[in-house]
Amino acid sequence: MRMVMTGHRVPKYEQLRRRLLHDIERLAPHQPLPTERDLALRHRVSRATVRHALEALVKAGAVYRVQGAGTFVADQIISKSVSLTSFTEDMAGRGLRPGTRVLVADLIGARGRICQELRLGSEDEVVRLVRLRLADEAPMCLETAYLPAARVPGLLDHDMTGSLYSVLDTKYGIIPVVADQVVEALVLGDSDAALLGVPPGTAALRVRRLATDQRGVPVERTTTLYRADRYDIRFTIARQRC
Amino acid sequence: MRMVMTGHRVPKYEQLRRRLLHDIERLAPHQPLPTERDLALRHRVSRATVRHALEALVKAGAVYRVQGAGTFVADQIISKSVSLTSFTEDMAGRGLRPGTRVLVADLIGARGRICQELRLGSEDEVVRLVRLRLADEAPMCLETAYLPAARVPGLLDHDMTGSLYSVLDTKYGIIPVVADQVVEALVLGDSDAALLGVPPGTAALRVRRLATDQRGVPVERTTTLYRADRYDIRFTIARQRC
DNA sequence: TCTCATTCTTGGTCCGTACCAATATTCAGA
DNA sequence: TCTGAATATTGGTACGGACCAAGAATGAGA
Repeated sequence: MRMVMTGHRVPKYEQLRRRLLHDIERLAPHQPLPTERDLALRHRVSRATVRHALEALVKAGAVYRVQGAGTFVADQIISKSVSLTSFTEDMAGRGLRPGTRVLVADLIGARGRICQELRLGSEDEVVRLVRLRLADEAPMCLETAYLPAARVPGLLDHDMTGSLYSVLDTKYGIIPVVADQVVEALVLGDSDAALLGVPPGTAALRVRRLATDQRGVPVERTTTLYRADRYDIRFTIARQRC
Repeated sequence: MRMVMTGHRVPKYEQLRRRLLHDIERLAPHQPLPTERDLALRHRVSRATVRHALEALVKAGAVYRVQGAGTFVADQIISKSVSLTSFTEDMAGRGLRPGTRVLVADLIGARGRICQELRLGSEDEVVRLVRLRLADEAPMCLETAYLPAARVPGLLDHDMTGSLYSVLDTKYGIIPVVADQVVEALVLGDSDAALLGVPPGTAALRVRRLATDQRGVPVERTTTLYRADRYDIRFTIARQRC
């Protein structure tokens, strides 16, 4: 018996980060935070811990630092990088009620690109899952997911109308942590348009995603077709040094 | 006279990062790196410095760490987050030769959304720059950029067929560091299609970008219409903790 | 041979100190 | 009053030490 029981001890720098984020919210942009040495004294921690907390805030885009001058509240806390989320989480974030109609749920042989991207042999099988995802009752996107059957035995016995990621986590301990995405635009064909409830010839966003676990092992290959009139992708990018 | 003369002293952790990245390239995925204490001894630095270097590599997706086990080479070094780049840099990265046809370059009054997003008053003026960008001689996208005229006096006197970001940097000391982007799909109208050299009714990617400098002050508002048959957007996303 | 508790290894957190580099401030001199 | 050098402040880098927590390896016992 292996108890996970993650004690979830919260480190000091994380506690400090939250407190600072809370303080920041009632500060105007470009206003200076206390100096690092100040914060260390005030919160009874070392300067290293303060820097650790601030680094997280800088990464999140909440503050910016200027050497010799100080640390300041950033202009726009709104800016958030896209994170790897399930459709269910994504819709919740947009304030929409998610729904699902399962169109296909079966086991097939791995072939071609799918086989290659999931690093499977030609003998291996994959779970195929085609679902029409709804937002506030109306079609939002058409999702086709492939997963290595060996890693998710009995997946199709579970309820597939909810969050796939939730099932992967609770039933199999699989947590996708990173994903490569390719975003394209295309014009919908007749059948896809019909399923999505829009006229043929309408535009759509196609997102191809290959999600992997912490080890870098592929766990999910999904292609999603979003209605262009209902969906967009927002993210913040930064200039790369070097 | 204020000499910038950035001595560009390279910190130890940065030197170490480069050396490690070099070593990693000849290692297979999932192979372990030496332990942090090992690396510290071997390179005659403190463990803190080693961790600083490794953190950068983790952030770049080159390695991953497992507490209690070690640090390992990540599976796919290819995966790179999209970074804020100019069209010129973007095309260079894809191995294409960039070109430009300037369609409009003028000074107009700020109005509506542009005015609001660039945080300008209704009296202020903006530089408008509409350019057809080519890749290997063929149209790739249609770019419409707006910049606060006050921050870039005499911009239109410069050559606008090259990289705008390069001019901003060298002539005005402006370096956009972060940008919020919104990506949508749409069907091209007749005039845009004609400019891009594709049949009307074709799909396109529309990217709206608001770029800001380090202070969080907006410096550039651009809408770009990409040919869907020649362009896609690739990026890596990670699961957000908390 | 297998299981499970123990021990070891490894990354994660935290402290205190010291000095460097860029910016802001002060103040003497023109 | 203004200019420019000297000084103080602030974030950036670096060290060394200590202990914690999670995974890996070991070894005793069933």
